[in-house]
Amino acid sequence: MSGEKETFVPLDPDNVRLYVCGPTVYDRAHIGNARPVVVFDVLARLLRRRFPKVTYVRNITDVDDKINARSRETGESIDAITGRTIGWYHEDMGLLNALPPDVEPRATHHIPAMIDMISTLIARGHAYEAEGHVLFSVSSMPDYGRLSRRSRDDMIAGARVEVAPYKRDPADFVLWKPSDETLPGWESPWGRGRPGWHIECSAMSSQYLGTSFDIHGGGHDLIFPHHENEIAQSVGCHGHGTFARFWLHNGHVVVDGEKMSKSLGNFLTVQDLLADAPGEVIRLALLDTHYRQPLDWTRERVARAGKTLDRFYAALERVGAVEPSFDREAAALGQAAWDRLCDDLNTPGALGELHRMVADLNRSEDPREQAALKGAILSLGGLLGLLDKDPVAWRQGAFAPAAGGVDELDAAAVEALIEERLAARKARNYGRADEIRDDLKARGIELEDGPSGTAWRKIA
RNA sequence: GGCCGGAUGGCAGAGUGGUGAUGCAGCGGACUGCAAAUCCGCGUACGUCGGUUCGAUUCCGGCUCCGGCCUCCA
Repeated sequence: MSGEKETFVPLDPDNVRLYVCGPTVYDRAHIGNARPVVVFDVLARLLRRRFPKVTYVRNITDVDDKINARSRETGESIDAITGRTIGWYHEDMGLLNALPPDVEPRATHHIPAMIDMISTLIARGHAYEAEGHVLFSVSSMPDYGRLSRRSRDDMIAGARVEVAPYKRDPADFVLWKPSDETLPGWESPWGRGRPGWHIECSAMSSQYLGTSFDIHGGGHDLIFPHHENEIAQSVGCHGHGTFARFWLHNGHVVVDGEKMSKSLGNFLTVQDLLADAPGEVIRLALLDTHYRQPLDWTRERVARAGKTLDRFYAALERVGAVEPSFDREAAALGQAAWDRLCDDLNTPGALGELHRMVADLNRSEDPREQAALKGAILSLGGLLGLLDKDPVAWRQGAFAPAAGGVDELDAAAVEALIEERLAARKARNYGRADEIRDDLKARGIELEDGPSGTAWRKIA
């Protein structure tokens, strides 16, 4: 709220409470939707390791005019659209290694709570009814604009939408609006209608986390008006000093330096990306920039993340037979990375430490040191949601999307060619040996001769 | 116009009042039949102009440029 980094102290150390704004479900999730999910997933993992219990709530907005519009365009029912989109969302986020939140409330399942809240706001003089609408009276909240650092004059000067005539004040916003028979609606003291966009988060956060909780997250663009309005509603209803105490906002994703838009044709869905790279690569690419910074999504970024994971997994494979240790020594090795994450979720800084540990592991010949480094690396991986796969399977492309244009070779065929090449090398027939290697490479398989034999790697 | 961010080596990207981020790319070396992987070595990077300071990329101010938001938006 101060706009500065502050030391985090939870309200209740035995139950840290986190709320993040989730998706409006009318279409496939795009890379911009994925960033907050991955970022706040890391935050939740970090908090879980630090505190005994964390309650993470991420809502689903399933009543919204964009959904209504989609239904009108396609003729498909709203339930069908939202149900299918939620399924896609869960699938996509799972492939990005994001753990599900503890509670994922749907707006349409909480309409009575919203109506209660709106009634309270009216009773307290923070809201009024006008022409079937219920509006929040911004002038009743002196602190309005504090989060977004905006004065009332700024908001009026900046208004570029025609002000509805029933508003007492141009800055007032809708809590409830009337629905005709073609639109989804619920009975209420103000007639059949549907909630405004902001009230669901106020109602659901207080239901699952209490009127005051620790952290509220979401995209940078939600600061105004969405989060400003959530604060106004919740504080208006529950009193001064309530609602979220710490706010985290992630920066936007742009694609090749340009804002994503359908007209530019650079609108990237998570599905599009998963067709080119494993989910873990997408995840690493998202974590390679600090969450508050804007992130420019490029092919190079994805390629770099892929190389990085290959390197990490190769280091783990080298010590595949070593049992990782998670003792004090391992914790000490991982301390620097832990400190980075605890300092405003500095994932790029933590990844730098991870690179350092991986280099140390590659260099290490001491089994005891290897065990500690392996433990520290896996432990940090668990915090970042990375490195949970089998290194050999990773190398052989078990998690790679089927690469178009590359011959499908089964492992047995590759092994047979490796055997043949080995024989050729023994006979000093290097021409034939190199021919096999080049041929495999052309088919997407790269060979690596090591002290313990020849390994093959699937390349993109 | 208002508000909020940002400007770091070829690229990506942290951070710091005084030595090293880290990665990718590049160059040289070790290893290898040759490669690949790995390891070792190699870069006077902090937009600009002032101020504070023994010392500023880091703090303060001006300027330039870039981006976001200003009731659709993750």
